[in-house]
Amino acid sequence: MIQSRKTPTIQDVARFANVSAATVSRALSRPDRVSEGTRARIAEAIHVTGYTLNQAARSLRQRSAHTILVALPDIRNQFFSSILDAIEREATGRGYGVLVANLYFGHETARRLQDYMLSNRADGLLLLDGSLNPETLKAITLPPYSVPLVVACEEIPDHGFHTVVTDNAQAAERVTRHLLDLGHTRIGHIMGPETNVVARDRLAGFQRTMQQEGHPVPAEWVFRGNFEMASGFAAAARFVSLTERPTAMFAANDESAIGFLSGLRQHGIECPRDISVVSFDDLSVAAHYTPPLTTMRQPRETLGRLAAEMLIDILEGTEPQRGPLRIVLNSELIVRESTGHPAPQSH
Amino acid sequence: MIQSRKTPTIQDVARFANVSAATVSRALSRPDRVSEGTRARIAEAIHVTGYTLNQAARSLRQRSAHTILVALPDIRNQFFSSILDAIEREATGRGYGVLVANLYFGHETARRLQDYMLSNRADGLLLLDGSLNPETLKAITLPPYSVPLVVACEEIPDHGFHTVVTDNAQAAERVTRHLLDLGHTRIGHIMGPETNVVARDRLAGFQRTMQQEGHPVPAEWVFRGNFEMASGFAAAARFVSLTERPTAMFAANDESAIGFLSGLRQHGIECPRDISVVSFDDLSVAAHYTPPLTTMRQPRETLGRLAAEMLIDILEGTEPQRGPLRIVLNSELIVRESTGHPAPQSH
DNA sequence: AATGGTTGTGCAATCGATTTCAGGAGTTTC
DNA sequence: GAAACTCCTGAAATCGATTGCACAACCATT
Repeated sequence: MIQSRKTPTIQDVARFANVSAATVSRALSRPDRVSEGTRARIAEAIHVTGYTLNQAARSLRQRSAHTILVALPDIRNQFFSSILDAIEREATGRGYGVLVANLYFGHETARRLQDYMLSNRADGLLLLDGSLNPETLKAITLPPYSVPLVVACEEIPDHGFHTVVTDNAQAAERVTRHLLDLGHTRIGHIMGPETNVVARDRLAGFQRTMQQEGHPVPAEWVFRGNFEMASGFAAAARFVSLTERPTAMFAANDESAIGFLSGLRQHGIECPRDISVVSFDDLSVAAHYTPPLTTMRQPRETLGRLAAEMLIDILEGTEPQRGPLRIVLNSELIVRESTGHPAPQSH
Repeated sequence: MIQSRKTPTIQDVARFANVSAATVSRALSRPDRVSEGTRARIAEAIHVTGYTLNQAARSLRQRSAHTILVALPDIRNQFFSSILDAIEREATGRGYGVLVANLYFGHETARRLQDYMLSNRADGLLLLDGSLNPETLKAITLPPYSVPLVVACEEIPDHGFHTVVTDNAQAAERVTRHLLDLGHTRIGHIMGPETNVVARDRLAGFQRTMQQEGHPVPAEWVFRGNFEMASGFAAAARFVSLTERPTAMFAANDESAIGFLSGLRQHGIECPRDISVVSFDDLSVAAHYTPPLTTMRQPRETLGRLAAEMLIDILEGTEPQRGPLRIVLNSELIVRESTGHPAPQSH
């Protein structure tokens, strides 16, 4: 068979260039340690043989896969996928591969991540999900495992992991003040999942602000939700059955706002005529929804990029950090048409 | 240092269980080749030592990374990310890792993919982008490289790659007939990128059907686009400047339909009152847009799952296939409120 | 001319699992 | 009771790159 040409190894290159494999390896990793002449011969040899590095061999020897693992709760969600996009760009730019793991609810997650990390497939873990058991995470980040970990998006409080997040409570406060400034005092909320830190922070920031401003929020104006459109849609049904209704709603994210608005529309309630709605994320559809949504834009690209940067810095860092790194980014309120002054006749 | 405990290797397990490393390896890969008793001792030893397999070592020896590479044009797009989700599930279920590579326009793509594949990081390539140079692809799929490749979503015609696709031309025909059946005869189109096979197929299916039914489409009713909302939005501006307007539009995907509708709204044109719009994909927002969109649902999950299945089957298959595999899936028209009969006064 | 330093290169060990080959123990067949 | 089999196991080679150590060649210093 002619096809029995194996893929060329570093040995083949060495033979061709009349040097040892060691020299080829050095020519690739630290060209300055090799003389001009041999470097040129090796370059030529690599070109002729069509050599490409065998990553498995390198990983085995160097005990590092030049790969990071990104674990996220739902890759279908544009919020996460655009962060993943930014991570991928940064990682690729620095020569790292990106493995993805989707963490469907609970599904023996910790075990899976542990296997991944401990099997030398990935050098570090970038976690976009705050719902994992902190103790399990703690276990794999400490010796003897010492898995490098950066938590992004969703904080895991009080455990000293490296993090890149936005200040959700503060952003929620700004969202709330935006509604208050427009003249709303009766404001409700559509929650994210109760177990989710981000959702809790947004709710907390909202409630605290309303309290401070003398408009404590009745419990029946706070609707359960899970960040999905269906939950916003369901909230609309409960909304219309209220005897006394808020004039504005703060939805935990764009998706639940969209579901909510589409539900309201079935009951003839129009936004912003009858109600104002503000949410979080500024997904691409937000600007083109009917009405265009007022929303808190999270710096998704920056967040992903910085998180990847941080993790790779840690991986390549010579000295260990003192204390956990922590970056808090600011969100930006994008005012569009879904918020306005409360309708005068309402109430 | 106490922490000098290395991560345990198969040797450690072997020592602990009083067998050789070979036996441990066999116990893991083919338990039936090992006696009941030793199997139990080894299981115990693995548990006690906390052993996890070193994938790099295995990959080196087996010349396979148990990983596939998914290359896609834009991971932020829900259309692709939900396919990726399905791929990830299938791959994980079969013990494969998933590397992602985002192919920003052109960006020395071929070279990057080649490096990836030839460096033993991944065993096979799952390509969700039909815009790559077929010759380059051909080169890496043939000996001596012989990279296993499955092309999904976007076909690369006439090159004999394994594919999983939907029949876009036929689906476009059904979409068109839906509008015709409602009584529309003046129908326009918002195109996807002209270089994109899928976009071309949809346009072709549309034009052919209109032709057949005796309503050839004037050139000025076919708007350029690129699958993004902004391009739909821009199309709306050109639409309103037409002296004679279509009563219905077929948008190449949901995003461009959404952009288009949001553009029209600024000019006081309402859907479905003044115009019908139908599109492709059934993204999650389609059901909750205002109005809810009539759209051709692509079986994204199935497509992703089957593509991953096909690739992994090929990777694990003992005998080579005769001829390329090819799966064509059907799409399903979801009729919602964005399409209706043409307004009588229009014209 | 002897010493010390720098540079460039090769040898050989190493990373951790898999797999071929061989052989011992036990069982069946004629 | 020998031959043929099966079953289980271990020794050792192997995958392909990296890297510590050794050393030769060359230069500079005294």
